[in-house]
Amino acid sequence: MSGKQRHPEIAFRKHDHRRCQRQLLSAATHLCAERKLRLTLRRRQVLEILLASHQPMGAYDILAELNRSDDKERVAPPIVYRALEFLLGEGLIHRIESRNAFISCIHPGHHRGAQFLICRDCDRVAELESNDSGLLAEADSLGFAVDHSVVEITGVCAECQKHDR
Amino acid sequence: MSGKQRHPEIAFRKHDHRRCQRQLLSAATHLCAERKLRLTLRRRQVLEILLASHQPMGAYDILAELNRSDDKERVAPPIVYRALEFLLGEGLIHRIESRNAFISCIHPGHHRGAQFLICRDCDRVAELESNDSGLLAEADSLGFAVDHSVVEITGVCAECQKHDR
DNA sequence: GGACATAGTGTTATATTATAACGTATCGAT
DNA sequence: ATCGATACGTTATAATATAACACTATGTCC
Ligand SMILES: [Zn+2]
Ligand SMILES: [Zn+2]
Ligand SMILES: [Zn+2]
Ligand SMILES: [Zn+2]
Repeated sequence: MSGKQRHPEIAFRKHDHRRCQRQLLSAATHLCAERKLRLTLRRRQVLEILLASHQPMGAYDILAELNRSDDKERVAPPIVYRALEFLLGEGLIHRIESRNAFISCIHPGHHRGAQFLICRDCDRVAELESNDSGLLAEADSLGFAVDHSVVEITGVCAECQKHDR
Repeated sequence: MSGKQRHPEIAFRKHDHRRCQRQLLSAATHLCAERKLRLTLRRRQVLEILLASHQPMGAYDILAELNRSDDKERVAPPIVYRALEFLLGEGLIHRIESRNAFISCIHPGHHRGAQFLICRDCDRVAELESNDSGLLAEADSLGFAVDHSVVEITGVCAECQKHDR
């Protein structure tokens, strides 16, 4: 894994995405090797489709992409959902609940506590890593044992604010 | 609206829910009157179904409840979704994105910034009112104009922790 | 009161998202 | 090679949500 720090707003900025993509796929490969998990053809294909952009994609968009190739091979929904389940479980992708969509994680393996800023104009999504400590403390004070947290902030990104009226 | 302060963990505690229900329906009625909005039959029915408990319900659960009565009247999905849309818009209910479900708001009219603790054992949901200030500040520092925030924490509530193994 | 505009409802059909169930293939270990 | 476990392929269907359009109630102007 390279030492390059990935800034949260990466999805909102121009960057060398080819490189970004390569790094993330390589990180996923190493992570699976370390954990003795199989990054099989379908899992890798789905991950690569998501890594092609920082956009969230619906399961059926991914399916369409898988089936786009001229080859005769046609794949059905369960294939995609199973691959997504695996990738989610290993922290390689995230699910955007408010969009029924999936997005590649920019900090693969960091399971906990991602937060998302979702632009409703351009649909880009920034993945943050704040620590929510206030909220988690409140949950704790109610004796609530936290498993998983979903934080999705919808709004308009800086760039879209310039363009819009 | 009565002066009684509604504690966030209300859904996790025994309380006089009959009273709770009456207060919330009355608050909704007044709020609609003030805003010159019509709390029509369907809207009120859907709200009442949600107010019957502090549980989140799926749109089709609500539909089934509407159609449960012995009467011949059968209602179709769009009726429910339209009522839900209205109630969401006025801040009388919330949508739990991670469950595709809807729940009555315990602070009707307070549009902004609800957070939810969702017990995966008993499915009860506590509505908090933390202020997320850290996260919102971070969004702001990225020039992101926040519209709406979804915060849903899944875990196990205090009571279910006792019962579970 | 009647004519009109608007908002809400009823109904049918269909789109979109997700999973159940079950048989087959592949992998890794003995 | 055999075996158990994991992943894949396939069919069917469940669960969630919306499009489209006709009809009805409500309020407003005259
Ligand atoms: Zn990139
Ligand atoms: Zn944008
Ligand atoms: Zn109550
Ligand atoms: Zn519980």
